[in-house]
Amino acid sequence: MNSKLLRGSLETIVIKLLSDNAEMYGYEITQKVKEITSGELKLTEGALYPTLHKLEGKGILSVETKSIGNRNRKYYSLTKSGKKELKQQMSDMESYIANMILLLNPKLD
Amino acid sequence: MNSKLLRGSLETIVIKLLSDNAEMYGYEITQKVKEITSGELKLTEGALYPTLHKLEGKGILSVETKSIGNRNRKYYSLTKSGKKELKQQMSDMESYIANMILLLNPKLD
DNA sequence: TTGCCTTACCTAATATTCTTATGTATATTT
DNA sequence: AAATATACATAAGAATATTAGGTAAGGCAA
Repeated sequence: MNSKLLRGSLETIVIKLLSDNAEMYGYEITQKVKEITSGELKLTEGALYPTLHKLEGKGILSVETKSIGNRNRKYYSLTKSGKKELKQQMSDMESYIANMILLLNPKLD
Repeated sequence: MNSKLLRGSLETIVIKLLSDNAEMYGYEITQKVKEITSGELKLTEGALYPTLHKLEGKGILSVETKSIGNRNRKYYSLTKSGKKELKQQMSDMESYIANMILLLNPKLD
């Protein structure tokens, strides 16, 4: 169903969404991606949560746990170093897409 | 140097080049990619050759060994099944790029 | 003619990233 | 009451790539 679609861009997606939104929690990220892509792209939790932990460990994200009623959400936001990382990853993604367009000449509606 | 750039698209690149060229050998593919992307993208042989063997094993490519002087080249070409595979992979790549554009809003010159 | 770079193939060990399969627990809808 | 949605998490395995090696022939320059 989800055919080889993430291609190493999960980190970039997370960082970009957090640059647009100030703070988000994991589940919210999965829903946002589904919404933006009209359900075409679904993040698996098995990929997302380890990535969030990794980015936190690297100092790219910071976390704050909030209690909503009886539940806990972990809100992530971009650190200063995360904003630098965003620039780098966006630039990588842009040249990747540019190269794919050169090589594959795909139809982009 | 080569920052996370292939992203699962090596197969698609190989198949697309072979749909444009009728037959190519491995080393030629590495040079063609370097040429088209102005040196930005370099296929590593450790990735390319196993992929060629895998695609051959799946019946997507066929091989013919040719002797050039004292050397051997292995020329690959797309099979009928390979042409079907091309359509599928191009379609996957197109929706991947479309989704990345939606999610990341990248600058594409 | 020796040494270096290019051409041309290859594999093995390791790293990275993802899917699939679970598990826990609360909240909401049917 | 049961099923679905929300919300977090980890572990085993697959897929894909990098890095690092190896073999050998061809061409070119010192």
